[in-house]
Amino acid sequence: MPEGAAPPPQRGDFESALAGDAGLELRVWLRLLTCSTLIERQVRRRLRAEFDITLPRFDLLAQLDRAPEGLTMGTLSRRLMVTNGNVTGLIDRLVAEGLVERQPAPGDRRAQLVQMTGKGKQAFDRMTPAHAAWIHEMFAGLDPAALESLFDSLASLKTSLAAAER
Amino acid sequence: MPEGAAPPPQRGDFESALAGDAGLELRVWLRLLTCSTLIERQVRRRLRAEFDITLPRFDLLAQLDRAPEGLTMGTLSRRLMVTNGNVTGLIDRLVAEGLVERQPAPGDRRAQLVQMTGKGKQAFDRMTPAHAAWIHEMFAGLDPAALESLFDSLASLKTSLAAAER
DNA sequence: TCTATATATTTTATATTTAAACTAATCCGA
DNA sequence: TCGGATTAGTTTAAATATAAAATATATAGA
Repeated sequence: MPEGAAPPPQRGDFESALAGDAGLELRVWLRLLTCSTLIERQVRRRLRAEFDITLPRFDLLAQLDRAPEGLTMGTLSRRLMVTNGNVTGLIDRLVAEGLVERQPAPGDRRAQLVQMTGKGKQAFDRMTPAHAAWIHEMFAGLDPAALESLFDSLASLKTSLAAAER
Repeated sequence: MPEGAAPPPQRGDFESALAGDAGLELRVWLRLLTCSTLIERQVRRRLRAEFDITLPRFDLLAQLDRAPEGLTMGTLSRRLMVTNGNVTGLIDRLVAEGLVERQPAPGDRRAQLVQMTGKGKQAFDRMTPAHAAWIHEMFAGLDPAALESLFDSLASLKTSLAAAER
């Protein structure tokens, strides 16, 4: 190996291969995606290791936890920002596990109301403090001002994205 | 319906069901996830509509575009932050489409070098200006200062996340 | 009322994704 | 040089996800 030096350790990341002159917007997007993926990956891993549950199921329970009166399939689909068909499958599995139940929605025979069961609520309540602690740990490097600033920047971005959807 | 008023239009979003007293860190995370999902969804939709390609395939081509000498499966896996098995399947399909090719990596008989084919490069070069324009459009509501600020905040977050990985 | 259109959900087919087990090749220390 | 540990990649099974078509119900207007 005439070059001599060992190859540098490989960073793993969407930005890694991006040349310096790329548009700032693109770089922001890739950095955002990197952060999002890193957090998801941690949370997914720990949910599995400590509670033997998947991230999509946890996310679904989290939505139901905030709506004791139940949510329709369509509302779940919008809140989770996934397709209807995706929610159908997810709910099927959660029903099979006994964590969730379906009922006919009053006043609309097309719709279903989904609620957590007692077992589901109990399971979720065990997870949520751990989940909050993980997030806290991952954000530990940001002081309150930086956190606020990020919160506000993301609000602007969210607005911009909503506008771009037409 | 004694209550009278029609239900408000339903926002679709991870934050929607979150009570006001939740930790700021959690709120930042959910907002970040919302932004990330919204951008991904747009890009996915438009890649399919205009170029008949999926987002994961585009992402993979984007990595290869920056490495004309080729990348190994493992490097691709790290850059895209997905599992090895995921990359295997993705590359299998891209090879079948003729957009990418595998070669033995010099000096290591375990490894494969993956490169774009001429056809792949040609296809990618048609997509990339459109892709950049979509991102530009989605970020149009942020002025340069806000963009810089977001870029810096995300750098801090990325650092914090890396530290939390141990 | 009839009918066209819209809404809520499921179904289908296919693609993506993870986690874990497995194979093969490399590396490294005694 | 041997043998264990590591690394590169594939395979497998199951879950997740999309997009598009299909079904059932609701709503609105002529």
